[in-house]
Amino acid sequence: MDRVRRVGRPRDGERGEAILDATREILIRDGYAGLSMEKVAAAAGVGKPTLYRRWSSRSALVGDAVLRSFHAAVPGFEAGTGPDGATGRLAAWCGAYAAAARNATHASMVLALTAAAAESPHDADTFYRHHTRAQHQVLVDCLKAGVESGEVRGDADLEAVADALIGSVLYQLLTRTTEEAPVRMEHLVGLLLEGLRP
Amino acid sequence: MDRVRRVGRPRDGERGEAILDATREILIRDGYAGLSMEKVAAAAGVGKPTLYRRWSSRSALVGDAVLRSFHAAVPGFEAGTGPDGATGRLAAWCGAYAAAARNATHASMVLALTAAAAESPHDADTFYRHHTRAQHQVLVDCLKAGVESGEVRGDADLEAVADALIGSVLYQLLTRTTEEAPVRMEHLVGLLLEGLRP
Amino acid sequence: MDRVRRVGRPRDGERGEAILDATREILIRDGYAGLSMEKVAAAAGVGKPTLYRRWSSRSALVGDAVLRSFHAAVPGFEAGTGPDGATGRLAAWCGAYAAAARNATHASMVLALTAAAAESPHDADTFYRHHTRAQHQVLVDCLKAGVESGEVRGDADLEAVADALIGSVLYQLLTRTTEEAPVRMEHLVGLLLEGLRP
Amino acid sequence: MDRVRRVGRPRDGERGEAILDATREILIRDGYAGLSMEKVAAAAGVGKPTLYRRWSSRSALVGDAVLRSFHAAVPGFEAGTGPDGATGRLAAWCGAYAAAARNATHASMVLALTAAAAESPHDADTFYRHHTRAQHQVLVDCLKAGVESGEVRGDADLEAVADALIGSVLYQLLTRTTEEAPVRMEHLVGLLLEGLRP
DNA sequence: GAGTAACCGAGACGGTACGTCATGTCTTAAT
DNA sequence: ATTAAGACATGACGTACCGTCTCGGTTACTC
Repeated sequence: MDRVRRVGRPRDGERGEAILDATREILIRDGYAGLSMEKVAAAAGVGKPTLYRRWSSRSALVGDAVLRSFHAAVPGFEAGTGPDGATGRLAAWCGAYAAAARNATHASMVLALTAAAAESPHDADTFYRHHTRAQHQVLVDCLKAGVESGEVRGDADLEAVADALIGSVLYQLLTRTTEEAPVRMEHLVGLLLEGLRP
Repeated sequence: MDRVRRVGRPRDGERGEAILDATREILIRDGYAGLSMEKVAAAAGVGKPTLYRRWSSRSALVGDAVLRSFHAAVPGFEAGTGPDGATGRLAAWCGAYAAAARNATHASMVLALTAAAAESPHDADTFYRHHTRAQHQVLVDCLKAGVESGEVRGDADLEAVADALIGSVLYQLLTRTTEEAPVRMEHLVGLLLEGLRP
Repeated sequence: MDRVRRVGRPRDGERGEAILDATREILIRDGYAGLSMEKVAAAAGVGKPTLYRRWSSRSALVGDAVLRSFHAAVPGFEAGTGPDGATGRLAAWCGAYAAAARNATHASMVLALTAAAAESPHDADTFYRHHTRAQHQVLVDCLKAGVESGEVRGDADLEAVADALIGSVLYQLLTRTTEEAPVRMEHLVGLLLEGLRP
Repeated sequence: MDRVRRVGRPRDGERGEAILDATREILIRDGYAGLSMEKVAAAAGVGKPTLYRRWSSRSALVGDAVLRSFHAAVPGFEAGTGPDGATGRLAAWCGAYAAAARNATHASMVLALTAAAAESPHDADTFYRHHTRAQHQVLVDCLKAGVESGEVRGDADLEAVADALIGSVLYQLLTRTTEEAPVRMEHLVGLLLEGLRP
């Protein structure tokens, strides 16, 4: 049996939720630069050691808080859901993503995640392997389905397309207020699918 | 004359260079998170007030240091230089950009700039208006030349293409060590130009 | 049976000894300032609640640990043991005390007890009533015997003499490394007995 | 010239006074155990680094605060002041000292100094060499004058007498509330001078 | 030349936050 | 009921930087 002998008082799961909620709240209000472990602890009604017992650093905490809320908000397309066809599915995904980026709350989250990743390459790698890669994969899977249905040609670098789509949203978010982002993303998807036609 | 009446000792231009050099050095060694105004002052042999007299914040200093070195390194294509044709020029630009991203020094710089932008949306806006936009414009101009030469169709959203190209490099840099970035960028340019064909 | 009905697991007497031993060991190694309940619990292989169930505070634990070892080490003169005469007995006691103070282990103990007493006047009072007073009394009893044997005059304040002898050792211990303490104590005893002569 | 070239902003002398005053105030109110660097900084309206810039530890700060106020309060007998004769001078000194010990404020100070010394033997040594030794010397000088005037015999260990007098007060202070201390000290001085008679 | 005003380095200042440690209490599973 | 383990809120630790300020001193314009 691989059951671990658990001694001592077990961790209180509610603390974790309270901490993540407080983290998101502060991120929205003050941004990544304005978030300190001290503020999070105070807002969550929790001691600092409880924070450090569960997350090793500010960037790890922020990454976890942001990516968990993303997982809940953008679960990806289950097979058989969403529009049919690679074109439609990609456009839907990008539209949703771009719309989310226009939402101030989500934009704060993405900026915070970007700051955390840019500040700590080590944590960035963890984020990517555990979380971001899954989003990336949703796009690649859409495109693979497009290859099978004959919408997309088979010799294309689908990874490169996914990078371009995600990177485009990220870049717009970092540099400009992105009112026209959804329209622009639609254009981009159109262009890329044109180029991908068999 | 509208010249401003300047009294007192003028600023020493060499201090500025020493400070920017020290900033870049620390950025490469310790990253954005490991850069403090104190360290910069000590490394540049300069007092803290001299720093604050010239740059209002850490992110402003870092942005200035990074973008000045970019201006020196990637001056953009002057008319009549570089390869002919939109295809060739874009591919050359992206190849150079992707290669730069593989260089550890340049990668540090881009990460630092990204961290500064993500941390301080206000400074991010300044960076974009004063500096980044120029890079963006180089790509758009390439594409416009392509429109005139008939390589690119006239109704395309060229801004969206530029965003996708720059964003793709940025995203790869933030999430993964990017050995295959140049190849991937070449594919991406190919795809987009295919989609942009009149 | 009239045995008291004790429910639940009874206390393990060996724990107490292990805790007191660990306390003394840490006191010798790290001093009073370096002793924490956490360290004691870890060194004794005991949980913190076990400590607090038995001693109410750090100073109470330290006082108990130190004074128990003193009781074992300096049991006082039983009637009919030790040298004869007030002079000899006092000199013997003071010599032993001063010699103990030169021993690094005992010195650590006295310093720890002093720190505990100075830090917590309340515990200090407990120490005195339960323990220290007994040592004091040994000296007073010596002197009283001296009064009866005619070595010491009857109208003297014997308490004051005991205070002076004990305080002298304590003061030397607190302020200086006390190589010459035994010789000095001998002189002091001589002087006081001279002054106490009927 | 041994004048030091002082660069940078000089220290503000008033801060030091404010810190020492706050230290004494907290010592009186909360005792040594209840004094934290954080409280002192807050009470003095000063940042913590300012504390650590000037005193290396809590015990160093407390020792300095207590001993400075002692220097101000008990300057010792200048030649030609105070009562005449070793007997009178010693009795006067001891009476003043014992009376001070009955004062709650002074008692707090002595207890704090004792706790600091017992906790940190290293600082204790500094205290003794810089400050306490001077008090000790006052007594020894009284006795030396007594030798010259013929009140005290020449072969006595005067250091031992001073230790006994100071130690006696200290011990009473640590172990008991000392209402009868002045009377007791008078007796003790009497006894010792009797023993010291040529 | 003599002012004088802005510059310069050094570094003290009041703060904020860091990440760690210890406090004393509480919870859980095991004895 | 007591135990060891260990999570918990609290709060202090000593350090690093923040951005501002105050020094003594320098430098280059203006009068």
